[in-house]
Amino acid sequence: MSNCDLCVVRNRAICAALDAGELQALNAIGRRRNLAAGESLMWEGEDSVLVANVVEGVLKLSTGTEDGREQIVGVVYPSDFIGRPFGTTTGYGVTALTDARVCIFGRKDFDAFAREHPALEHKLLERTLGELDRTRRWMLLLGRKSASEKVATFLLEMSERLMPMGCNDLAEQALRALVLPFSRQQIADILGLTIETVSRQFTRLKADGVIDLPSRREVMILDRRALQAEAG
Amino acid sequence: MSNCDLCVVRNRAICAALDAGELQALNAIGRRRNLAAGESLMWEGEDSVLVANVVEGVLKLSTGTEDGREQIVGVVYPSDFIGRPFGTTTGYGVTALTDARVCIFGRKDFDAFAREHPALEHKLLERTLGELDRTRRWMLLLGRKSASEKVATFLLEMSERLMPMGCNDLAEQALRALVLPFSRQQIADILGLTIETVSRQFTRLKADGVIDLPSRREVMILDRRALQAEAG
DNA sequence: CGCGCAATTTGATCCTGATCAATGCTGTGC
DNA sequence: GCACAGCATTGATCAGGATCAAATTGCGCG
Repeated sequence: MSNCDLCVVRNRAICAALDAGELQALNAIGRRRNLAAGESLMWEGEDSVLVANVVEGVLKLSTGTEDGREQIVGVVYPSDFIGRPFGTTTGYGVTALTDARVCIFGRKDFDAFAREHPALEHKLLERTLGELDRTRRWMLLLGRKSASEKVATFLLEMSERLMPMGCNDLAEQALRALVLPFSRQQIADILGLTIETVSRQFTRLKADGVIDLPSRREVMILDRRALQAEAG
Repeated sequence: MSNCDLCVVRNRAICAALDAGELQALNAIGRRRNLAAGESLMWEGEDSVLVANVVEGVLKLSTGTEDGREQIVGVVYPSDFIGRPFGTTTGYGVTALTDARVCIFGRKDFDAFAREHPALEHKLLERTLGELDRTRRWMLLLGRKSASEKVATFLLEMSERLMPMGCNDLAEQALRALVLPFSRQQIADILGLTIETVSRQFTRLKADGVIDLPSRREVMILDRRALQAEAG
């Protein structure tokens, strides 16, 4: 029996394009892997040997300069696809931010399988187009927004992305604290800021009564309207 | 007879995935359109009604904020694909920077055609993955690089992108002046800087003997090594 | 050829966010 | 319950790039 039958992302990941038999064939060339928070799955500039689906957890995609500056270029969640199919090198590192579970494939095996399953390639195309749109929108933030706009935009984006699915109850949303999977440094690396600037913006938003900060990793949005105004 | 037989991008655009008969079918649902420099093909936030291939010319993809700040999120050249297939809205405006010729399709027509031609979807997937890689690399520049690093990186990127193809002769490259398809303001919008900062960086590089500026739109790279060092 | 406009360059000043430095908090292991 | 390590906050100062303001250049056009 294939693991896939029980897989929580079976119907949301690109695997949703496949029927039971095809899924079994894909399963045969892949395997599960657990990652501890902080562990890396691939490194920037490395040959593209693996691709993967995220089953559980949150991972970052990041690039850096020689002298150690880092920019997080993407964050992936369960059902998202990782890696560079049909290419020789991986342009960014992939590191788990929380403990994570992924379903990995040899890149060449996956390429060959995908080329024989157009429905799978189609799902991957839709996902990639969506990711490109999201990434381009983020460029406006990096290139043109001020620190306060960046932080406000970030919090709003997080409140959408981290909402456990099926939880669309607004009252509940209002009460729930976001639990960020990021340290302050990582938030800075997402926004193109320093840790100090991020910290100061958080403190200011709290003082203004826009958010509350119950603990280091939690944020409660008290005044969404104000955040939206500040996000520009 | 189909226009496509004479098309200069026939073998480089996604059309290369199709045989003569398929190409004729695709041609039947598309048409050529000429754009004058400055003319827009689509607008940010608009319904996704069109997609297109670039036949000739250079176009920018851009987003902006309410208050008029702009960020160029992509630049497309002949054989590149434009627009958002399989989606409802276009996330950015598309505007010709030079006079241009494009081959446009109704988005829904194109979607339907693509779904029936996996080889075309595959080409589109490869192109989209490549574009995503390029875009992510640009995020490092926007988020983490200084003005001088940004300008140096830009000039190097341009010297690669604008090289007419088949012209790999290094001696010739060294002598040739790049003719930028961008105004200073557009360069600023690509790099997330102001026009004044871009101008000052250009002036400084010229004073340092790294580049020469024969005219407003031309740049000669005199010391590629120095530029590479500065690009970080 | 010279006029007029827009793009670019140059200059002076300001301000946001970076940097440097110190202090405070929190969760962990003993 | 306490000490320690790693994060995070807070404070003081600095600097890179933005902003505001002029001068200059180049170019299309009569």
